[in-house]
Formats: sequence, structure tokens, C-alpha cells
Amino acid sequence: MSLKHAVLGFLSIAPMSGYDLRKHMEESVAHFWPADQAQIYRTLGHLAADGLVTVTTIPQEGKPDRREHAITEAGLAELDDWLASPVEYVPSREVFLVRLFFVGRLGVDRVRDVLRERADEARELAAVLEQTRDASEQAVAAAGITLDLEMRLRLATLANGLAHARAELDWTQDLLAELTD
Amino acid sequence: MSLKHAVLGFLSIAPMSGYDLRKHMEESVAHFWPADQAQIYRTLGHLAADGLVTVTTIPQEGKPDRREHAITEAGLAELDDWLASPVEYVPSREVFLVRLFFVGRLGVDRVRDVLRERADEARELAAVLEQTRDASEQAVAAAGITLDLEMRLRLATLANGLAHARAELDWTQDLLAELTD
DNA sequence: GTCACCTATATGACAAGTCCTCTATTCGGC
DNA sequence: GCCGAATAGAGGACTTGTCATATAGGTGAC
Repeated sequence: MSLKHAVLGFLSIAPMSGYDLRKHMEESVAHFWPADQAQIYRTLGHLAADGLVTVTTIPQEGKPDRREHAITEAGLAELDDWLASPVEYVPSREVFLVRLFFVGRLGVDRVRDVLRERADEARELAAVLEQTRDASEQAVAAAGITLDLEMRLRLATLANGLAHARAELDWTQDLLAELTD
Repeated sequence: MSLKHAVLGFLSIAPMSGYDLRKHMEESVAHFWPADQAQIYRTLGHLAADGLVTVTTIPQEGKPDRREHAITEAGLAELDDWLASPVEYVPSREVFLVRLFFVGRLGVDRVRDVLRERADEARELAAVLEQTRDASEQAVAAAGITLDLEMRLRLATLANGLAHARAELDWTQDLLAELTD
């Protein structure tokens, strides 16, 4: 599991409430690691139980209390161990390919429709990623910040998504062309 | 869930035992939909309970009984409904990107190592997919079979994996190059 | 004025997937 | 003769992730 490590990673940057975490994840890692709110809170519970984070309740006026989670030494050690562990390939499930594998049953017209729908989605995804990437880059430029390693890697995850979206788009296009023969 | 539909898909080709299913899936869809043996049997159980497949026990000599599962009309209807339903984008989780997002902590050397390990895996995956694709194509050519729509689509799923493996490889390469600045 | 949304957390029920173990027999290799 | 692989199935325990719902005050829109 990796939500655990994603959470530790965020807490290594700054202490946060579950709510903060959710928002940060939403706007940074959601495109390759979507996180459910319930799951985040549960994970924080486990981390606290394991002594990888500590919890401080901060009362607020008008708003519900914040339960701020800070990473411990043990938590940092766990995070670094994971980061230092060997990279292993995890095959990602692609429902779309399951569909494609069998959709021939419904005839070539449906196949073409399915591929066009897929192409639309790939295009849209690419557009969204491009936009967020450009926005991030402009924000960095406007602030006059030097791009440090961390920032570069975070931008690289966007580039990764973009590369795959484009690969998917090209592939659908090629297949569509092949099917017109 | 899609294992259900993958199973229905296979049973739409021919009746099968759970064992057969496992083997067929292993050598055809495993690269985009890895299926656990226990999961397959459980899914078959659900499908039978829902009347989407029927089960016939076939005694065998020397070997355990086969429990052959055949798709019903209702099962075919369910499969076709799913195939005809709108395609929707399912974001796939990429543990590697979570790692990359935070590995900057450990310094640029570890980052480079991580990327090289990833590149190796992408290369290996590409090689495997290329090999199976070529083998399938040669088998088809040797048998002198005309490539029907179904066959083409099945080869296309291999091409898809290949396209993404190459995209991943290119991306790691680009990023490595960028990090030497 | 009320309706929806934001802040903030939590839980229960469920679905899906992974891992491990177990049962039984046959066949081939060394 | 033993070991392991192939054939065939099943179940328990556990982890992950999803969905829905609840509480509860504050803010802005129309």
C-alpha cells in the first residue's frame, strides 16, 4: 500500500490535519493516486496507532477542532526506508483494455465508437494536465523561485501523466486508422 | 469491477472451468488485468448465484472433477450491456509516481537510481510485450488464419501496453537527462 | 430567509483484491 | 523412491478502497 507513504510524505513537509491532507492530495497527487477522504482518516488513525505520527487537537473558533498530525522520527525513518527500497513494477489495471478485448462481439461500429470515446478522454486528460503544468510553471516563474529538485520531480509527475495521455491518444488514433482498412 | 466482465467475456467464447479461466487470463489479459485465482473462483460463484452462468460438474479419471461454467442468455445480455455502456476514464494508481514525488528528500543520487531502476523495468516490460506480440503474429501467420476483428483488438491490447512502456521509458530518459544539468 | 457550500472529523457497510493454506491425484525427472 | 509440477477447487484472514451518512457552525448568493 502506498497511501500510507503518500501521507507520511506530505507530513514530512509540514504537520497537517486530515482535511488539509485531503486538499493537498487532491491538487497534487490525485491524478496518479486518488485518495478517498474516509481512507485518509483511517490511514492517519493507523499511523498514529503505530507511532509514526503524533496528533494534537487545536481548538478553533467557529470551526470544528483541527486534529493536526505531525510525523515522528519513526515516521520519517519509515518513509525513508520506503523511498530507499527497490523499485518494483506494479501492473496497473486498465478496464478499458478489458472492454476492448471483448467489444469485437458488438461489431466494428461499436469498436470505433469506443475508441473515439477513449480518444476524447485521453485528449481531455492531456489538456487538463497541460494546463496544471503550465499554471504551476508560471506560478514558480512569477514567484521568482529557483526550481529545486523536489519541485522538478513534482512537475515531472505531471509530465508523466501527459506522456501517457498522449501515448494513449496516439495508440487510439493508430488503431482507428488500422480499422478503416 | 471488471473481473466479472472479463470472466463473462471469456465464457462468451467457450465454457470453461475456473482453472481454464485462470490459465487463459494469465496468458492474454494478465498484463492489464492480473487476476488472482481465489478471486476468479469467487467471481464464478457470484455469477452462478446471479444466474449469469451455469455450472456442470464433469467427472474425470485421475484428475479432480471439472466444474465447467457456461454463460447464460442473461450473462450474455449483461456482457453486452457493459460493452455498450459509455466508456469512462478510470485513473490508474501509479505507486512509482508517489515515490518520485517524495524521493527528492534522499538526494539527487537516489533520484537518479530510482529513475534508472524504473527505466530498466520499462525496457524489460517492453521487451516481453514485443516478444508476445511477435509470437502471436507469427502463430497467426503460420496457421494462415485471416486476422478477424477480435484478433486484431487482442493484439491491439499488447500494442497498448507496448506504447505505454515506451512512453514511460522515454519519460525516464528525458528526466534523467534534465537532472544532469 | 433559506439553500448550498466550506470547514472538520468520523463511522458503518460493503466490494474488490491479495496472500496463504488445504485437499487429492497423476506424471515425469533424477 | 522422492520431489515437484500440473490439474482442479475452496476457504479464511486481511488490506484497500468506495459510498453513504452524520454532526455542526459559518459564510455567501439570490
